Amino acid sequence: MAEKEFVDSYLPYLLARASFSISSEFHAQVEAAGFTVSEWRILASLSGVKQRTVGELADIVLAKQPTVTKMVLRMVDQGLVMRTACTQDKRQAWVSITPKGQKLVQPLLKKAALHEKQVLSSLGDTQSQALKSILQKLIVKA
Amino acid sequence: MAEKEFVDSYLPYLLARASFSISSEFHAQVEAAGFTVSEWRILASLSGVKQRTVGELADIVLAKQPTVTKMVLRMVDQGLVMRTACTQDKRQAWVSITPKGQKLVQPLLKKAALHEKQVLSSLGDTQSQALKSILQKLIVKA
DNA sequence: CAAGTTTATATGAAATTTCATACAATCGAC
DNA sequence: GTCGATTGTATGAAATTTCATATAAACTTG
Repeated sequence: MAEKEFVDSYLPYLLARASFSISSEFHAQVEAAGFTVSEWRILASLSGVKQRTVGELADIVLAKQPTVTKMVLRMVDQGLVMRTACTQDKRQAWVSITPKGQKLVQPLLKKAALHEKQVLSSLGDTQSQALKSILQKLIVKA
Repeated sequence: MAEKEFVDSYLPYLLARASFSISSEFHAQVEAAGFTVSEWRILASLSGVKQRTVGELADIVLAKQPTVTKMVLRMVDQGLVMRTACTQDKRQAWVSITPKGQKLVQPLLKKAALHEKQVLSSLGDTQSQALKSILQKLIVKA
C-alpha cells in the first residue's frame, strides 16, 4: 500500500478535495434555496454592490465568459438579476441583483456565514488565520 | 469599498479560488499533453495501482458516476485505459491504465511533482506542512 | 480622424455533464 | 433458497458548458 501519494498528499488535489468537501456541506442548502452553486456565487457577489460586469462575474465565479453570459440570461428570466447598459463603456453589460434576488439570497448569506463559522471554529483561531492567509498567498493576483 | 468580504475572506470561496489558481498553473501542461483535467486525474490515480472501479474513480475525480462512466468510455477509445470484468462483484467495472496511457502520463506526473515542489517552496516548509495538515482535516472522510 | 488592434460580450454548434431511470448483481431476513 | 432492499454501473434525454467566432465599442498611432 505504498501508493497513496496522489490522493493523500498532492497539494493541488488536496486543495480541490478540501474545496469540494467544504462546499458540499453547504451545497444542500444552496439547492434547497433553488440555486446552483454558480448562481449562488453570482448572487452573493452581487448582493453588496451596485453592479458588476459580465467579465467581473466570470472571474469571480471561476467560469468562462460565455458560460456567465448564458447564466445571467437565465437568471434574468428568473427575475433574480437585471442587466443595464453600462454608461461609460458601451461594450460592457452591467448586471445587478433585483429585490427578488436579494430577498432570496439573504437567508442563504446568513447560512453561509454560519457554516463558515462552524468550519472555522472546528479549526480554531490559530489554524483558521493560518489557513486563510496561506490561501490568499496561493491565489494569484493576476 | 467596504464590500470585499465575500471574495476576499469567505473560506469556501478562498478554497475554491486557491484550488482554481494552483490548478490553472498546471493546467497548461495538462492540455499540452492532450488531456483534460479530469482525464489527468484519472490517469494519475490509476498510474500506481492495479485497477480501480468506476465508483472509486468518481470519488477521486470529484465527479458524478455517469460522468466518469462516459469519460472512461472515451478514454478506452483513446487507448488510455481499459476495462476488465471484476471477478468478485460482477456489478463493478474495473478500470486500469494501459501501457500507452502510462507512457503518456509519466512525464506529466514528473511535471506535477515539480510544480508542487515549486508551490511548496514558495510557501516554505512550515506553512507547507501547516497547509497540508489543515486541508486533510477539512476533507471529510466519509 | 482613419485604419488596425485590442477588449467586452453574444451566439451557434459541438462536447460534456447531469438527472432520471433502468438493469444486474449482491445482500439480508426469513 | 426466495423475495425485497440495496448497490454499482449504464444509458437516453435534457441542461449546461465550452469552443470558435462574430460583433461592437474602445484604444492607438501616425
